Amino acid sequence: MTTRSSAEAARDIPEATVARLPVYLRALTTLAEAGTSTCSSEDLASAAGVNSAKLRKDLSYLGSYGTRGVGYDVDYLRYQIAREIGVTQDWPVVIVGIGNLGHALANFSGFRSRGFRVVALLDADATRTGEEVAGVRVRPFDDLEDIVGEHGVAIGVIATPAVAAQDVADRMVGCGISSILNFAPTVLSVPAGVDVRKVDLSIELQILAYHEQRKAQGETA
Amino acid sequence: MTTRSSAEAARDIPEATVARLPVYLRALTTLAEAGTSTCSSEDLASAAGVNSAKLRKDLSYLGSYGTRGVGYDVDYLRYQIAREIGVTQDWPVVIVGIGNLGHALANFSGFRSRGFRVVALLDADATRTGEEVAGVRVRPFDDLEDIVGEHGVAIGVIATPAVAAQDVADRMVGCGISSILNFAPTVLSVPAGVDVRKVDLSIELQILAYHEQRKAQGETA
DNA sequence: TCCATTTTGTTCTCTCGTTCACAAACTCCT
DNA sequence: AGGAGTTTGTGAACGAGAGAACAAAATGGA
Repeated sequence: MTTRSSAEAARDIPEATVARLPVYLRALTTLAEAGTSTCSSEDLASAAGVNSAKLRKDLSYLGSYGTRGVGYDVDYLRYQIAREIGVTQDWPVVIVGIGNLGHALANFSGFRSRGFRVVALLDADATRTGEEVAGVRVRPFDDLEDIVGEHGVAIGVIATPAVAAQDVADRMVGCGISSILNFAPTVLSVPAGVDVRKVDLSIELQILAYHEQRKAQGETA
Repeated sequence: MTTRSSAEAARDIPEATVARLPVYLRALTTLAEAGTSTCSSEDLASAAGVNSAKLRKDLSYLGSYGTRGVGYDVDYLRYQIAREIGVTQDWPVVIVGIGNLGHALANFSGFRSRGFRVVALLDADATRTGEEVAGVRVRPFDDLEDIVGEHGVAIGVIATPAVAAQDVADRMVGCGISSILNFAPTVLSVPAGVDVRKVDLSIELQILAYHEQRKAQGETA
């Protein structure tokens, strides 16, 4: 069950590598826009901010898309990574919670350009529904099930206050969403098989504060 | 140079542990607000969404703050973690780039409540300066050096478009900022000694898409 | 054609992080 | 006072990730 030998082998790519593939993809796009058609692992690695050995090892999990002595074809590699990640297809996304953050997310241009399409903005606050943000009308949260069913949404974004987040997640899971991006500062509990990724501003700041404090201590010690 | 035996020993806490301490801190705050005065590692671990053995090992890097057979005193542990992270002190922060995201960040309540204080909002766009966001006036980006010098700012937040981010980072580093939280979708290059943490919406979505695609493949295979 | 040069793909080693399992230490009940 | 029952703190085994180093494969010039 773990080994497949077909040409379309579903190799299991390490999680750390998966997290870097989008970075490589962006670096390749930048290179392509600058008119570069070929690059070495060294070039791409420095554009992505990683070690070149690590880059080559990461790419080797996808297959053997480079040419020894030459390097990588930018467009070809870009397509291969995009395909591996899944951004060659179209991913409908719902965003729940249209506060300041929800607005910022709805207006974020990186969505459309990378295979993600915001099919609905939802908010429990009835006074917000009807409002239009980034060309999409805000609808009541209770429309969630209809929208998910209609568009086949698999990815949900939670941008609500912390107290509402678990309820939203439960509803999302209940109607078939299996990947959640959570901006609310709460630990979500979801059944196995549902992926949750968390983006938490204050945690990031606190990590910086820790290191900052240590730097300061070193100076005065 | 690496070993210190004083009571105030600066143990080197693993990076993975540092990243979890803020999660524990938040879980403890929630417990305290619920009126809980004591908790076991099992309780806290489930509130934080981690394994209890990992939690105990993480806490053991800080010291021995629990009581065997009893558990941890919520308030005491909370203080110890806050002190270790450095959020018992006040951290002045500047935010550069007052677009949708900058607005959301400026309004984010988690700043103040956790020891971070937004001392300035800066934007290169002159038409935005003078505007007031979350009680702080938007000022021109060129005021950066003055503000950093005046308030002793060590942490900067970049919420500009990608093209501007590297320039902003250079200016920040130039005037003494040594920790940067970067929301722009770009790899920043900074000198050694400067910490950069990156928050990138579209990378997170792409990671989810990858796993989502694999789930779908498994079903149809 | 053959050799020097370049650059990839991969093996090996080392470090870091996670989890298990258990001794040490504390409480409570008899 | 002593033993049963909890719960922490940590040593040790295990697994994953990072980086060095090198063989394999391509190019280009003589």
